[in-house]
Amino acid sequence: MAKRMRETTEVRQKQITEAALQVIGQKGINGATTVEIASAAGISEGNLYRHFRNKEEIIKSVIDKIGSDLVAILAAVVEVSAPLQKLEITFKRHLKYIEGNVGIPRTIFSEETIVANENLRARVKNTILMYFQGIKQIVEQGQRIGVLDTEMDSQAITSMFIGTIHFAVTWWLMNNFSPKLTDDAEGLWKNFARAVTHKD
Amino acid sequence: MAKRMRETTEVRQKQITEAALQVIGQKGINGATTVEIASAAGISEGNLYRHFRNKEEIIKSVIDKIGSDLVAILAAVVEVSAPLQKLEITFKRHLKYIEGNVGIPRTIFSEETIVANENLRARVKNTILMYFQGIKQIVEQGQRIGVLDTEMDSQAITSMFIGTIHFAVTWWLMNNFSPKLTDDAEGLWKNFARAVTHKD
DNA sequence: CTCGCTTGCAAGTGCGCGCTCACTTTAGAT
DNA sequence: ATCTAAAGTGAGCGCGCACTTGCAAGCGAG
Repeated sequence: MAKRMRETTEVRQKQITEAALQVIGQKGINGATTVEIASAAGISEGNLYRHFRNKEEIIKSVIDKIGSDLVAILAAVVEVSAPLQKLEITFKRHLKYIEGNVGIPRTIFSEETIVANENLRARVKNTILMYFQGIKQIVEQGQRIGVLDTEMDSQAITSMFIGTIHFAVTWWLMNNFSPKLTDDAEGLWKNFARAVTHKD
Repeated sequence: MAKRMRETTEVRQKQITEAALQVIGQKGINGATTVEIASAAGISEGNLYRHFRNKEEIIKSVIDKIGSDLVAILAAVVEVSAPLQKLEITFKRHLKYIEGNVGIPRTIFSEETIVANENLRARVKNTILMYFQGIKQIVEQGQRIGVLDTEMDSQAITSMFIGTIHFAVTWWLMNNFSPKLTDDAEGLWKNFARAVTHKD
């Protein structure tokens, strides 16, 4: 055994959360057993329970991390003035972010997490809703200045935005991460932009 | 115990497949244990294994049932001449079909099924691909006669078609089936249609 | 230095899962 | 009526899981 390195709970929680996200990315939510997570975090299984009350708390922590990452993605474009460019940057950054963290879609869209556990589902729902509304605001801004089609429902455009990403990711996951997600980003974006920009 | 009703393997396989789909709809793939499936099918757990070699075969059977249902949905519109109307009917029927069979999205888009098991993933992938290409053909037909935007990639339009449905379903699942999925169908379709029809 | 609190670990414990097995019941063929 | 193959059963097995426990060791406060 390597030398014991004593760390504070705060540090360990962060390590465990990141380890969990990584394991979920590799093996799915089911594959993310407490043994696997502990091993990925470089600590013993028992030690997990010093820093988290149970596995559910670990998953909650993962969801919260994802939420704050998404907030950061949205926040990064507030300075950009053109709404369409905001959307483009967000679109591509979202795909890039997911490509680097496969665990994210596997957590957020895991039926298992969602169906089985009321608390986790509520958390995921809030995270998605928050992101959805962030996008929707940009869309409405775009409609106000006449760049985006004003005859379309902002809700519908937002659904299409996320839906397009969502399905692209799903397909990418199902094809063992090939081709690269970001390789498709440009084409996907161009087509989406054409679909929702003003037509008259 | 109720009276023992002896049935042929063929009948039982069908019953078990439908029971499995129903249980998955209620409790997710993880909740669909052999005990639950057997109970929903009204037979003993041991008897499951008279008709299927193992649980994986049951899930395979479920996937195949979904595949043939989707084929039926696509086949139902071959007689319709207008491509846009074909898409509209398929769109609405797809949502209606899912609303009546929650187990379908939970099977098809279950990360667990997909990640963990190579065979199942291949099967699901083929099913989605088959459906995708069915839609894509209609889209290309629509582009050929100039109803759908010819400057957009048919692949992208198809992705948007399925992505829109996919996300709507995901959101509906996360909100405990409210509001009714088919209530949104009209609005979703109208916006999608505006997005992809010809603009010049 | 040593006390006390927290971090760390290895070896459990109990439980639910997929699956098996020894045996019984059923129904059609002879 | 009798025989046989298949359908049906429920007890139970082994395994992997989340989680616990008893004890060792690090570290700051006095």
